[in-house]
Amino acid sequence: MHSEPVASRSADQKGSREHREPSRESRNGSSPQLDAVSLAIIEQLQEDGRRPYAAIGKAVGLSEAAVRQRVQKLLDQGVMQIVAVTDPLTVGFRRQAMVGVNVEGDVESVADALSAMSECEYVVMTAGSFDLMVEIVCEDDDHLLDVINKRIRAVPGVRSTESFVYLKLKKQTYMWGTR
Amino acid sequence: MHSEPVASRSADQKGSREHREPSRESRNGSSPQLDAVSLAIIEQLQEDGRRPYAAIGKAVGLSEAAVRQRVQKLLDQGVMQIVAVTDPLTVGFRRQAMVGVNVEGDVESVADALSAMSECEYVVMTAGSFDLMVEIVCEDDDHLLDVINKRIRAVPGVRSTESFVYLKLKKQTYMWGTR
DNA sequence: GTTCGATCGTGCGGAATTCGCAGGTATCAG
DNA sequence: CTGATACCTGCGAATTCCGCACGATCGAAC
Repeated sequence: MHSEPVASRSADQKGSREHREPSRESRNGSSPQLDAVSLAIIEQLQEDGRRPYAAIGKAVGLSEAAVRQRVQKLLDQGVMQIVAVTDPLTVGFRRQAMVGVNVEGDVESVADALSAMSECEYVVMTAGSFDLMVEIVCEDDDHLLDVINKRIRAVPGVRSTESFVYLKLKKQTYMWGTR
Repeated sequence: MHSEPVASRSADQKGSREHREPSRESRNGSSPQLDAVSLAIIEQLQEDGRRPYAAIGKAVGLSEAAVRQRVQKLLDQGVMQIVAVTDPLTVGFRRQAMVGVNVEGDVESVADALSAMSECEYVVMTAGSFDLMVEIVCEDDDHLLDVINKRIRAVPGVRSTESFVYLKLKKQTYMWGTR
């Protein structure tokens, strides 16, 4: 996975770019609109967030400076962020749970209230038998109990909750954007 | 948040380290056992995964080389990884869902089977009315339908599934390790 | 007390990377 | 055609990364 430049940059040297086609390989409808080269850059950085720009450039067929500018733009646009992610267990959080929430009234305001809690790591509005799914990261059982029973259920509009305590995390990827 | 070194390294210069206490601020029980300085380094890299070692060193009160060695060890131990994370929507994945799975027989083998699917971004074994919770990332509705009905339900041991299609992602953090 | 061995930090050059900027080309609107 | 914009390239200069030797501390063994 470390070869084969994505953009066909073999014979065409110097500033003679091959007429960027408007939108072919990109089937997304959001704002920024990524092309194949940016996708490839992201892919590189998903393998190693600290990979040098020159190495990325060689892989995707761009100069070091061009990669640097693209990465900066992707960062500025909020398309991606380069961060350290940790295994919660080794950092001292021994209890995690997914909590399904049923709401009466305005779902979004409840979601905002839950999002404000530092223990809620992930908040998403869903269709189905729950209105909200919330992932919680806690230090121990007491902490978890406190968050679920005292804090979440205390939010106005929360009708009921159902908890799924994590027993074992089997997979966790950050490899969106390519497959 | 860019000042105040964590380790008290003001008057004590040169190799006179202040007798590392065995385990005080770390209340975790796992293998690696992180101290406050490593936590601070992680915190720095959670803000910006490409922050230079020298800058991190200044923030946590360590030399550039020491930070580099610690980061390398944290990476090798699997305590953290530095990666690019993206907003799935802007990368072309328009449908996401959480799927609760009930299993008959060996839960772990089913979890392994689901983990092998590239569309399953997150697989966790849980206690509660589901045995497994799986997060799925798809390009569109057809893709999602295919994954849930054809692929997941086809795994031997899967008794039933319940889907929660994402309507809106409200919060997503990678700030474990500090609070 | 002393002697290993392991762990961890520091300092220091040389190599590699990042950064800013000055062109150059292509596209698009007027 | 002219100007504005977007994007890439090339190139020094500043910065960062990297490997390595050396010093200190700690625990265990003697």
